[in-house]
Amino acid sequence: MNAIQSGKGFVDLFPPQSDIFTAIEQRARTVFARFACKELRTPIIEFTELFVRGIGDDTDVVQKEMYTFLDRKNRSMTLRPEATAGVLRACIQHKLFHPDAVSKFFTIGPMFRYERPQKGRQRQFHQINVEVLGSPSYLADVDVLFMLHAFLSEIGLSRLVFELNNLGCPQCRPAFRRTLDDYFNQLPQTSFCADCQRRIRTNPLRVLDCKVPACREITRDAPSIADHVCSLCKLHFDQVLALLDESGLETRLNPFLVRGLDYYQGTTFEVVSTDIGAQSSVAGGGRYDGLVRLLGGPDIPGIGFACGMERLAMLVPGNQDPALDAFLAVKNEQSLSKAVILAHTLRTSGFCIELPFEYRSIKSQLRTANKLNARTCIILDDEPGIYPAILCKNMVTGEQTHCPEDQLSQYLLTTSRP
RNA sequence: GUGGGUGUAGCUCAGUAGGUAGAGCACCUGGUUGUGGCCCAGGCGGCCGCGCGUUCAAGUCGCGUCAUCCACCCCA
Repeated sequence: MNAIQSGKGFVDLFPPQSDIFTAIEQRARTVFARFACKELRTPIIEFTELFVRGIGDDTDVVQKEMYTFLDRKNRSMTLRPEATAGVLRACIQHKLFHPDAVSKFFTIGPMFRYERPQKGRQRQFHQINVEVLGSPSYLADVDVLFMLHAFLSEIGLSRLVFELNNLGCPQCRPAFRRTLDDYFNQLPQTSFCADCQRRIRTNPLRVLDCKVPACREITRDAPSIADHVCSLCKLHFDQVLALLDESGLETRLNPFLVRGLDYYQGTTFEVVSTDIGAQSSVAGGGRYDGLVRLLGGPDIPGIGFACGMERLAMLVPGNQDPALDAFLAVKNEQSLSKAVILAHTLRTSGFCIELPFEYRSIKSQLRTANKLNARTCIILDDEPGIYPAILCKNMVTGEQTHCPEDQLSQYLLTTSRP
């Protein structure tokens, strides 16, 4: 029989990597709680239509990256490629919007995109998502950025760059798009790199982001989006920038910051790192004021972000295995069953205990205790005539003392805990 | 979807002009140490990704295939 492997781009998480993920999730929950942001858990499978409508029919995600299949009743279902659409669907379906209040939700879980794997990119990956619904105010933009910043700081990441851009609204963006088209089309096609000749048609904003020197030369004088947004958009964004500046949160304007999901507008942002390869963005998000309505809900504005857990995990330092309170060793095979019961008792009292299931030499058991970083080794010796039968060895100092069974908890508390 | 790199013990990798395989770490056992950590000795463990071809003979050459990594694209 040949063994079955996991699918391409689907990875198994082992310790200590899995511990890092758990730690990141815990931090997220505590930080978001301070912002009165509540956790939401939505299905990972939704009707395909939800994503087509939400993300945009002609985006790369919808066009070529979705895990879509027919269920047993021939309905088109899709493994979620992002979280926002599902969260909004849930809010609309259950009428979670309060007319005059702001709702804040976060979700943590797996997302799926059919892409070629590379560093920082898998087919199943995990995101922490925040959605703030109900306020058009620039204060919401700033507060969301604060939330993201607080979370990233909490997990120990400080050397990150916050990039901001203003994408404009449905009123002013088309005009800029036309201006940009006109600018590019007046230039000879051959002056662009091969990729950009294609981008001009598919996604002109991306041309501005091209790294090829020749293209950079051209785009230096290209129209900037900042000069083409309407006065309302400009005011909103300026207020965001002013408040961020006042708060001391450092940001960098990136007029070339483009997001690949259609629903973004107005304030958009990305957090990038130079330490994790080509897929450098660890978090991204922005405002999506028309989206709730587009999905069949009331006309409610929203703003949110997503963090890629795998990319965060590459940046946070791994922490050590938590030490064992005690390893339970036995001097003869007969004591093994007594050891299991004693271990259970001690664990019930809250201690972390490990013990062998097969008998081995005491030397071997102590080696294991040492390897597991046990603070204490409790040695059971039930040999008739020997009393007392329990020995506690401090694995740091090497000291060894007899200890009556009913005083073990006390011993572990006073001696073993740092 | 398009490039390029890599596939030899659980892990990281060596492997010389083609002659059926090695190291370090890990694991197990033993010695020394009051019973662990250091050190020493031994042991377990390899259809050399898979298939076909060239050859008396292939881990080593050729073709194909699969997997994986990195990059493009795109995004978290």
